[in-house]
Amino acid sequence: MPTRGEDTRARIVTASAALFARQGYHGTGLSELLDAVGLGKGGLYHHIASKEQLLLEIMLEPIDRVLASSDRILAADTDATTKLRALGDDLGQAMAADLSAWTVFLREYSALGQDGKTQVLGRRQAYLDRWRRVLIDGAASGEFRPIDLAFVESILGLFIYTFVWARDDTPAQELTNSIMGVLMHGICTPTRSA
Amino acid sequence: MPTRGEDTRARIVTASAALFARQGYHGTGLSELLDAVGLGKGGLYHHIASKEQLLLEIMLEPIDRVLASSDRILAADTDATTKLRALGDDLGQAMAADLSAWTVFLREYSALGQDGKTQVLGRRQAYLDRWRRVLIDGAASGEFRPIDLAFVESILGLFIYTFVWARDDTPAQELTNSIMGVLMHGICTPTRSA
DNA sequence: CGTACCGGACCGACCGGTCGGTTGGTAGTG
DNA sequence: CACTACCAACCGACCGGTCGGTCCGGTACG
Repeated sequence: MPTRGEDTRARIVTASAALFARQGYHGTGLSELLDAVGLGKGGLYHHIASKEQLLLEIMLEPIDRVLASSDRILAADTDATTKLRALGDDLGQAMAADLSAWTVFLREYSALGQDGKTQVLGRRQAYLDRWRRVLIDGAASGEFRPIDLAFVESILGLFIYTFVWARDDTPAQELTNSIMGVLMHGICTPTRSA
Repeated sequence: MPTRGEDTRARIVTASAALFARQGYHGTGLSELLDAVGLGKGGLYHHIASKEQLLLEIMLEPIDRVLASSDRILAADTDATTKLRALGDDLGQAMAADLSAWTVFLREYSALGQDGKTQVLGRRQAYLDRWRRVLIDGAASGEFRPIDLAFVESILGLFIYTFVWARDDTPAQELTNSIMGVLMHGICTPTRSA
């Protein structure tokens, strides 16, 4: 029973994300993909358009996920401090759930074609805009110190890099706490940060 | 006059760092290197042992630089707060000075052989130990809140990712200030952070 | 029977690396 | 000084292998 339908496609995406994360996109040959998925070339190319399109798909999936959940967080009727915390927790959780894809997201941007770069860049900007908004709102309400907004660019790196390099035995929640601990203290006004 | 001596070798390292940063290690062919350096294959391989050894050299150079300067900073007779600030400034300066090599450092770890991975990992650990030490000393002297030491793993990512993704027109000092601003507030005890 | 699915022979381009050979500058010798 | 010996620097044809991708002939399920 050769697992029909979308099932196969999901297997392809998962397996190649793992391979790309471990060996890099250009460092992973078709033949390795084939072995990992258990298909021949024809079978693989029945499901995907090209190796590069596959890479793009891998990179868009995780960023789209946090993009969606960040919208939900922003929409809630809570103060900026709570939202900031939620944004961080959500990001940590997303990375732990799909570390391979995030690793690829961190490392393989340059392997994308011009088209893919534009798309990824757009999503990235959109996501960082969510953080920016919370930072601005929090500063306006007095919850946060006036933060240099350039710092927002750093947040993604702060998370991705940490998760990618963490020993696998460290629980995701612990990493997130460690990061958010410094972040909250660094951003909130002294009276609130205690 | 065909530029003799070590000169050529330096040109090779610089040029390939730039190429690897832009297109990735596996994404850069020998022929592109050849064009960039202005050599034939034989000429190139007269100077280097292999493409991979070249990659290792590119990645070791920047980390060795900050490793050395961090030793000087640690040796100084100053308080932990000053050292932390100095560590950050030095790192930012190093990255701005050699952004291509740092970009490769961020992205191409997986392209290294087992041997190279070990070397890079060792340097990375050694460098992070410098930060760890300052954090511990500062906590002991009461300058810093007791920080989760796992956070140290995040610091490199905080810097590299920011510098690699920054629009080129942002001055390095500004990026460093933005990062260190949050970092110092996040780490120092409230009475000192104001 | 149609059609979704798949294997594998096959393609040209390009990969990193080797090798035999040329060249131009320099040091040694009488 | 002339002459030789030597060698770092360099070239580019060439190597076997692998790359991503195409295509065609099945096969088996609905």
